[in-house]
Amino acid sequence: MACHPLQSRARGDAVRARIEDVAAAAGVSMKTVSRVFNREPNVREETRLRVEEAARQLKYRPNTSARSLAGRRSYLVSLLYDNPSPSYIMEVIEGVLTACEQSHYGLTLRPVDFGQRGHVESVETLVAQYRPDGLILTPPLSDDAALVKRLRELNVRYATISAKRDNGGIGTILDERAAAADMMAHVIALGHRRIGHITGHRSHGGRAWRLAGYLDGLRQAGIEPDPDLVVEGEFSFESGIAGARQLLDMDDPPTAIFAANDDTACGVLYEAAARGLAVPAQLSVFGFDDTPISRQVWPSLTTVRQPSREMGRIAAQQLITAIDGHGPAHMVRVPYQLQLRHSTGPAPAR
Amino acid sequence: MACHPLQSRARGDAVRARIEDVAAAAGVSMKTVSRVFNREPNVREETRLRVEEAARQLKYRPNTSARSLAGRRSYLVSLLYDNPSPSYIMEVIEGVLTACEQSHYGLTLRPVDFGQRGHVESVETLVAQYRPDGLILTPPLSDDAALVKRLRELNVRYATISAKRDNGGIGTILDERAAAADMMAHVIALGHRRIGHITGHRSHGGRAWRLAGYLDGLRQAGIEPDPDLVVEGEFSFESGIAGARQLLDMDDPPTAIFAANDDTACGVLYEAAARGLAVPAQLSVFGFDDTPISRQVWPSLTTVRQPSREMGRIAAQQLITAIDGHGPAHMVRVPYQLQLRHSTGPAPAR
DNA sequence: CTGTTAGCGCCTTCAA
DNA sequence: TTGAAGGCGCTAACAG
Repeated sequence: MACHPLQSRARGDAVRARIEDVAAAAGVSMKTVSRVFNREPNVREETRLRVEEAARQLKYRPNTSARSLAGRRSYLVSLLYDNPSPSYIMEVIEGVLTACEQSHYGLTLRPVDFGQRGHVESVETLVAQYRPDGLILTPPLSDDAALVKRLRELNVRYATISAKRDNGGIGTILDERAAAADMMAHVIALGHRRIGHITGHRSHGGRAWRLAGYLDGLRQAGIEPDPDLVVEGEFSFESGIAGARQLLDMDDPPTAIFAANDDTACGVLYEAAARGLAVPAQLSVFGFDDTPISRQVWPSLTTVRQPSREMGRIAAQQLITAIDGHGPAHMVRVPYQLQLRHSTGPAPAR
Repeated sequence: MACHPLQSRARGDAVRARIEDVAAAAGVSMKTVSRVFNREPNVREETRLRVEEAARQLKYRPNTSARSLAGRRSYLVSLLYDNPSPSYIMEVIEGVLTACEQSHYGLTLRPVDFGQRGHVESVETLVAQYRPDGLILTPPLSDDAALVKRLRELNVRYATISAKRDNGGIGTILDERAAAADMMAHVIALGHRRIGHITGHRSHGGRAWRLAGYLDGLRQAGIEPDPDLVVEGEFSFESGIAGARQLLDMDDPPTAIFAANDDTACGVLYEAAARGLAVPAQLSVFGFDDTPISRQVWPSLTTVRQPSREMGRIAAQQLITAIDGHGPAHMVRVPYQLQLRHSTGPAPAR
């Protein structure tokens, strides 16, 4: 019995159907409609269909605020990031949004200044204000010990993307070490023996795995690693330029450079071009991540493809599964792929 | 009269104060607390202070869902985009977030498939579900007539970023035509006379202004535009390659190419490199937008800087001003800037 | 399998 | 300038 005739709620814009209206149209109670929409058990198939049809007719959309208030949960997931690269984050966002929409969850974004002093507190503020039902951490936040510790204390659920190790948490992870080693094997097969590496930032979990994979690759080929060929970087274009300078200025420079990510690799390409070094004829370069830029430079970049969108989608999915209690959630391992493009080639004759 | 003692709501984590608790602590009614928090008039200064003190003591944070439900507003702003470029969107997002946080508004994202059939309906769903108090449209959505028409009908407030024309709406806009003309003047001053243009996508408002600026630049220098020098593009890397091929294959190829955005310009650089054409010695290239990629290619790209972050911030600010009714909101014109880098140089001797 | 009842925490209306 | 009552649209807990 709608005690508030629809007309009274119209305000020039289209009238909004409520759960009550759907219930009336389908000849069931509000609760049954609620069950259908929340995929709860204990609804006869026939009833479900009737409700769904009525909802469609009335263009019913559950009101998020009311749901949150009554259900004591926000139906909100927060993505925390510290901008490693905008295109990476945008890809992750797309994946997360896909999962969120399927499960009728909303997404909020939270840029976090990892380096900054009050960064954990800023997350606490977010939690206090929006009460997200869960958080998704992207690198380097996935390995932020202080943050994770506090989230545990606050009893806030979270999923991680590309955390350093599979801590029994939930989210997605990729075997970066094996990927880097595979890529090394490929380049070594092209005849390269002196291969330089520009590392990632120290605070970033990826750094260690990529470096380890670099060393694995060399050792597996029986090549003794030369510490001089490993230079510090920080996942940035600028550090790629600096690293390339350092490596190329050596008396016995490498014939190939493994940059810890694509931005860094672009810096290497830049420096090579500035020196008139032909890539890949005189120098091979390869990166990691397969961000769009790797296809938009010349020569296009050989790199490791991470399925970032998929990783975002799966991480969100696992998180929501955990929140809703629909079965157990896991740390899902996703596959990588070598993208062989034009920046790598046979080692130059000596 | 808390009929539900605080303890019963605790669930391992900190207890949450309600407006009722604050009212009791301050010795006033709920409504008075509400007035203080919403900055409504009719509260004595002394009372306000008492309430604020009580709120601080109890660490009171208004419950967003309850506010939204009762107040029929969501304190939410939605950003609609169709991914022209991830880095562009991320910059806009950062600006929007800044403004939102200042005004205690939340942000939701909505990727929209502009080309797709049901795209307007997908926005309606968003509106029905989350009831955002306002929308922010980025290009090419800012010029989506069907969408804008529907929003008007639904009486949904929105701000536009870089709309084709200043329709008396609110948001931010930049004089792309003048910017393009200025850039042309710069290149013409370098001695170029035959300058090609690869346009943007037809559905995108920026296309027309940039093309107009290109023609303005030529005419102001007394150069008769050659229609063959204008080729169709679509703001993508691939269309830059295709456009460059078309232009460079001409009998009398241009000595400079104006690409309608940076991605397109990268395609031109790619094609030039593939042909062994030296940039800028043999060919000058320039783009538009100043996305990060323009600094990460070699040679770095001469382009027009749009203050995307600022545009996001201001658009959100204007929108929120309109929502809250705190004074009039406007269409704010922001300045552009020429970024002269290494992809442009003197015209080659004939 | 389905329905009823009683709020979730806040704002709106109207009275004081 | 302040307060009391009622309801926003939905779900939880319990009953059938």
